[in-house]
Amino acid sequence: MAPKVRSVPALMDVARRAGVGAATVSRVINGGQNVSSKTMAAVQKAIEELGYHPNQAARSLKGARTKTIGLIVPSVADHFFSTAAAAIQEVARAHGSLVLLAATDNLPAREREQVLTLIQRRIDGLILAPSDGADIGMFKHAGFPVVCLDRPFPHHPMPTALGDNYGGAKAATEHLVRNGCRRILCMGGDRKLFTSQARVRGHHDTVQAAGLPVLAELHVQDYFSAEAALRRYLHGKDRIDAIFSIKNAITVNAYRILRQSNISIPQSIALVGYDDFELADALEPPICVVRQPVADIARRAAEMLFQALETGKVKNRTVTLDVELVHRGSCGEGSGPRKARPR
Amino acid sequence: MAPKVRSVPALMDVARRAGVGAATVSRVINGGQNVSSKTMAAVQKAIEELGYHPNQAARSLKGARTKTIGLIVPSVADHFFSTAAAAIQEVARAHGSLVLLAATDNLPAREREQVLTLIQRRIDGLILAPSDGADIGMFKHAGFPVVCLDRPFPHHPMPTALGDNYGGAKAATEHLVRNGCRRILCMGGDRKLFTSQARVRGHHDTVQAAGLPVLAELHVQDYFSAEAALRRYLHGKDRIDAIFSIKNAITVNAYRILRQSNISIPQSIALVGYDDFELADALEPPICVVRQPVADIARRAAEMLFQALETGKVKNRTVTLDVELVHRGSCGEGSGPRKARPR
DNA sequence: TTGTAGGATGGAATTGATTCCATCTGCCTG
DNA sequence: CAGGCAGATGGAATCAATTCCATCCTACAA
Repeated sequence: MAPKVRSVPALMDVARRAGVGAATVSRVINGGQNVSSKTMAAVQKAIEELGYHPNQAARSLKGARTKTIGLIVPSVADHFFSTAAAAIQEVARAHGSLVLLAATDNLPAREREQVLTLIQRRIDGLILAPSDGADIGMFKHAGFPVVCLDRPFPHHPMPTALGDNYGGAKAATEHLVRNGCRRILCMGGDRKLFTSQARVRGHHDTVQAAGLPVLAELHVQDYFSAEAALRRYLHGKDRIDAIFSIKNAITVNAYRILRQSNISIPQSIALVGYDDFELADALEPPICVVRQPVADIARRAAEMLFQALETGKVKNRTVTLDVELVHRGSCGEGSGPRKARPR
Repeated sequence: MAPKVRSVPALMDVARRAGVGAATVSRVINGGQNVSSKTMAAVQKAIEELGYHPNQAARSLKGARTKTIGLIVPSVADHFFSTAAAAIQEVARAHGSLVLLAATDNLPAREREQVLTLIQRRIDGLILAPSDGADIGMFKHAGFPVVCLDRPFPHHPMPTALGDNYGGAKAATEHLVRNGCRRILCMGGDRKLFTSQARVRGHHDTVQAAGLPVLAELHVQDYFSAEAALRRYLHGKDRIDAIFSIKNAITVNAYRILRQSNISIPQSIALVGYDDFELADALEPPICVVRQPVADIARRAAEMLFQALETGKVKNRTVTLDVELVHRGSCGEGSGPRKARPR
């Protein structure tokens, strides 16, 4: 009979080759306490020769930890979440852990499916950007801590790290008001999203506090729907003098539409967006935005998770990080208080 | 003695509660062949009541598959790789697998470290964007197939999916030449990167074939070094009439510098970049770029991997996907063949 | 009525590492 | 020189699943 092809060597193979017991090999792998230097060398030689790598599956079967955390986000390609993923991956690496990546497309069903898959993987912990329909029930037998990223978990306290959406929207709106804008249109995307809601609230409250008219926010998805919807605000009696866009893709589209319609920024309409983007400062004019410390937010989330893992205690703390209003000129800065412009 | 707190129920717990053997529970979990519907129902009830989820670690200890693939990229936050990661994650999900994410920052040492970690995880396969110093030795006892993404593995045949870098650079340069450019500066980043080299070659060959002077390519890292280095090419006897930027970040910086120096695009200097970016069409003027089908490239890589997993055969095939030159006007299109401009 | 095919089921080995516990060997101390 | 102590080591149980194999039972055909 042909000798069995052992594709991957196991600990026992190392033990036999080195002429020692399994326990000794295990000791060598794990730092080598109470192992003579001679044995140590022999075992390491055998490990080298066989090309042995301990099987993590077997390890985590016995030990408690899998050294793996999960990361569930709506979209991996999204700039916010890929930046966050990079930061989280880095923190995980520093803690000797790996990251299992999963995407939901904001679908609660997909989210649930991914959570259940990760439960089977016995991950040590999870970082989750919950969908608005997230259901606490899926964690009933999870057995690991969860930290929320960018959004709180709906209807349930949970450790969370996010940016100050309300404050950011407030700052952006105040900036517009300070520069003389009186009729500000808030353009949003999905109104079910927590971040959208918080930003809209911050905007509304500020407009109201300034005694300005509160315009219903405009919800659009793509360029074309935005263009169609925005048209009536560009001229005539409904004409606005500023746009506060609560989301990146919309800011960019608003900019395109204004340019296309030959409406000058900020002279005719001021524009401020939420979330910074690569070329915001290279546009004509450069666009003011609320910048979120994305990597910091993600790092905080990851640190909260690993802290929970190390202490065994979960603190339902919400860490809200300050955002920064970046002045670039698209709101009429530097030209003194804005005067009412002729229509 | 207090009853032991069983944090997570195991298969045996389900078996006991349902009053059946372990093997039966296993059968139920795995599709339920040869299980009476009565037993089936009882087991499922027990599973439900206990909130049981099979332990993937134990599963993959016995079975061959971990249902996990690795993805190692230089940077997770990078637009190219996060888009690729999203596509790969999606293909993996369709195959019932999860993705373990790791980053190298283009450091061979880090790359090696991540590979070894993934070997311990007994991943089924790996998708890797190898660093230029990648060492085939680290896979000696890996025991899983590897597919390269975006770059071939240095000095070793390996299944690979990437864009046609040479062809893309050729198309971009030909476009410039067609539009009358005669002195084209190629701006690059890291000259060790395979993609950079291929693009530079494509550019050089095309310039030479057109009988134009071959300018030494300019290697820069950030905005300031680019500005300093570029200055001498903007005026005087070294003056160029076109820039071919082989990398996104550099394209953007070149655009900024030209604008800042009041050099009109494309009248004074034409500009074409490699890799499309979100606002390329919103700049003044919109910028021509070579667009890579990023998601397709990644999908192909993932599909090659899963095919290897299913058939057990690894084909060392290199899949080169066509890239697309996007005309936007930054190269003087539509104004007919370019004439020599007065200096 | 009986033989048997085949579905249903459980027992027990297996997988790879960890870890408790027992044993053994030197060497130091009284 | 004896008692011990500490370090070194191996045996075997354990973790949670899968799976081979044996057994049992029932229904159907001869």
